[in-house]
Amino acid sequence: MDNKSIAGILYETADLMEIDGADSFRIRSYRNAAEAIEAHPQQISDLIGNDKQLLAISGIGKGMLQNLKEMLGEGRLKLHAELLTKYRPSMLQLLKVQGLGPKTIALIWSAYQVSDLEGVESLAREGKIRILPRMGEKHETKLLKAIEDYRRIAGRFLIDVAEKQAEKIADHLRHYPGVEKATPAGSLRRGRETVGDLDILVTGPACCDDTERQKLIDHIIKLPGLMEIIARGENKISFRMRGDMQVDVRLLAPDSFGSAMQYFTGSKAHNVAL
DNA sequence: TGGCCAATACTG
DNA sequence: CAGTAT
DNA sequence: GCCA
Repeated sequence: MDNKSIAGILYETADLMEIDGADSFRIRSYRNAAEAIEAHPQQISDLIGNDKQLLAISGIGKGMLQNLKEMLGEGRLKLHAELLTKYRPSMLQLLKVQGLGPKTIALIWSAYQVSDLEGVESLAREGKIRILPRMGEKHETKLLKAIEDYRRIAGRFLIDVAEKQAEKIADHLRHYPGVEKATPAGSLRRGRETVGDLDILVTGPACCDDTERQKLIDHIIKLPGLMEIIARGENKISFRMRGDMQVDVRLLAPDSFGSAMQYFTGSKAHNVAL
C-alpha cells in the first residue's frame, strides 16, 4: 500500500466521519495526517515498525500511528469500513457538490434514505428539499444549479493540465523513429476550458503497415505514468494515465491524417453539421 | 490540559 | 438578529 | 486526533 492509498483512505474516513457528525477537530486531524503522508518523501510502508520516524512526521501522533499500523497490517481501517457500512459510498460524491455538506447529506438521508446525485436532484425538483428543517427555497434552487455545475465538470480536466499531459505523450511518440507527427485533437485542440479525455493523432511511416504499427504500439505502452491499457487494436490504443486521464492514440496513414484531424477535432455537433 | 479559521449565506 | 452549515 |  503506497502513501497515496493510505492518504486516500484517511481522506475518505474524514469525509465519512463528517457525515457521521464526529468532532470537527478530530476530523481535521485525519485530513492533516493524510496531507502529511501524501507529501512525505519516503514510503510509510517502509517505515512501519519504526515508531520514532513515524511520530516525527508532523501530524502523526499516537492515535494515527495505530491507524497506520492497522492499515498496513490488515490492509484496511476498521473505522473506515464500518462507516462505509453505516452510510453509502455515493455520499462521498455528493460531498463534492458545492454547497452540499455533510449535515445536509445526513439530513436528506435521514428523511428520504436518498444518497446519490440522481436522487437528490429529483427531490429538489419535486420541492422536497425546501420542506426540510433548515432548508428553504434558496437552498433548493442553489442545489439544483450546483448539481448541474458538478455534472458539467465532473471527470474533466482543466485545459492546462490536459495540455501538459498531452505534450508529454506527444513527445514520447515523436521520439520513436517513423513517427512524423503527433498532434492532440479533440476538445483540447478546440481550446475548450476543460477536456474529458485526450485524443492524439499520429502519422508517419511507422503507421503504414501492420507489423510497424504493432511495434509502435509496443513503444507507446512504455509511456511513463501509464496505469492501465483499456483497449488495444490495430490502429488505436486507449489507456489511462496516472491521475485518471483517459487517452486515445490513433495511428493514421499520412494521406488520411488531414481528414482525421478534421474529424477528431470535432466537435461532434460540428461534424454532424458538416 | 486546552486550543484548534474566518467569512458568508440562509433559515427561523 | 442569532444559530447553523458551508 | 495533534500539538504546545
